[in-house]
Amino acid sequence: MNVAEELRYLILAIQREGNRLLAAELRPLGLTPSQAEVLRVLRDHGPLTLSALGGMLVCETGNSPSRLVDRLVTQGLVQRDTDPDDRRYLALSLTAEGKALSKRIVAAEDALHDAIDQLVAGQPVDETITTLRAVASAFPAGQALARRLAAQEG
Amino acid sequence: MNVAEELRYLILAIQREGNRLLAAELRPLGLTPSQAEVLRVLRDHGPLTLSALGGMLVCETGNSPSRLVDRLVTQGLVQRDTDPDDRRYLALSLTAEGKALSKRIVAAEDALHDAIDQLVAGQPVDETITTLRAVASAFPAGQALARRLAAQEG
DNA sequence: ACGACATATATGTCGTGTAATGTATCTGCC
DNA sequence: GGCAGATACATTACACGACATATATGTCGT
Repeated sequence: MNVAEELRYLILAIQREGNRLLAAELRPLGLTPSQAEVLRVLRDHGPLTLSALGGMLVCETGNSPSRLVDRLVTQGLVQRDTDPDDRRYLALSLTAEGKALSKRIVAAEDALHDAIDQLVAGQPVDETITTLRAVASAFPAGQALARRLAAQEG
Repeated sequence: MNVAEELRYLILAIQREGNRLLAAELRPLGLTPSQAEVLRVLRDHGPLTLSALGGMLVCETGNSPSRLVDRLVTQGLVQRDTDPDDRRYLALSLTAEGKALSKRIVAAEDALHDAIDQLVAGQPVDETITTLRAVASAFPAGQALARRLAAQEG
């Protein structure tokens, strides 16, 4: 097995297991990891159109996350308004309940992040991030992440 | 955004995009990445029971991949026999057609691996693999990978 | 005003990924 | 032998994730 193949499977394995851990943390909140990501993005980056939201999500790359948002609207966590000036656009924002839940999401994510910190303790983390950034930057999903980081600084 | 969180999103982004690329390479073969992994494992590690197969898959962690195997049997790529000594066990193996397809799977994977090699060229790849191995080894999916590597050497 | 085109979102379909539950088969104990 | 429990696999239910297609709305040229 060559380097690229091992990298591919390592990343697959880590992504799966990390997602399972996060899903377990989020289950008491009635949320999936993807739903939590939507709430986090809406909380941090204000009202967004559906496509702008999609551009900031790492999950659900390329698609309009209509159905993802649907479930959050049904749960009363996201408010979906139509832009009166151009009725094609949506204005997605958190409801009060959504804002309250996003605090608990941060706590759940922190639990996962603590676990990750433990696992990478003593490893060459900086070099790892450098490599992964180089790979991710070649793709839309990586650019979505960069977009979020940039918006966070500004 | 702290280190653990960026790592999490980088890995999510890379996994998604890598899967999309591989899916595109495999589409002409009428296979998904998960199905291709099953065929590769069966080709390399002989006849397996369903749970032994599951123990070597990085995709579909934790479950018995009944459905996954079902489709491959329907497509005539995998043969599913019952162990006569203990009728609970399956004996899964490739058909002639499955063996033929697995050659083309290797070619599709090589295309992805070449792309990965290009992307990580000049990056600290060894350190990256070290870190990712440390993380993966803590989980069943990572151990599945280790199992495959070990079986390949022996 | 009308129609061709473009854009934003919605919907249909397929194949996972995960957890929970159900069924068939074997093993051990009496 | 017969029953309790264990083991291997199957099935179900829900939510994605990706792709293709459809619908609604707006824009522009005429």
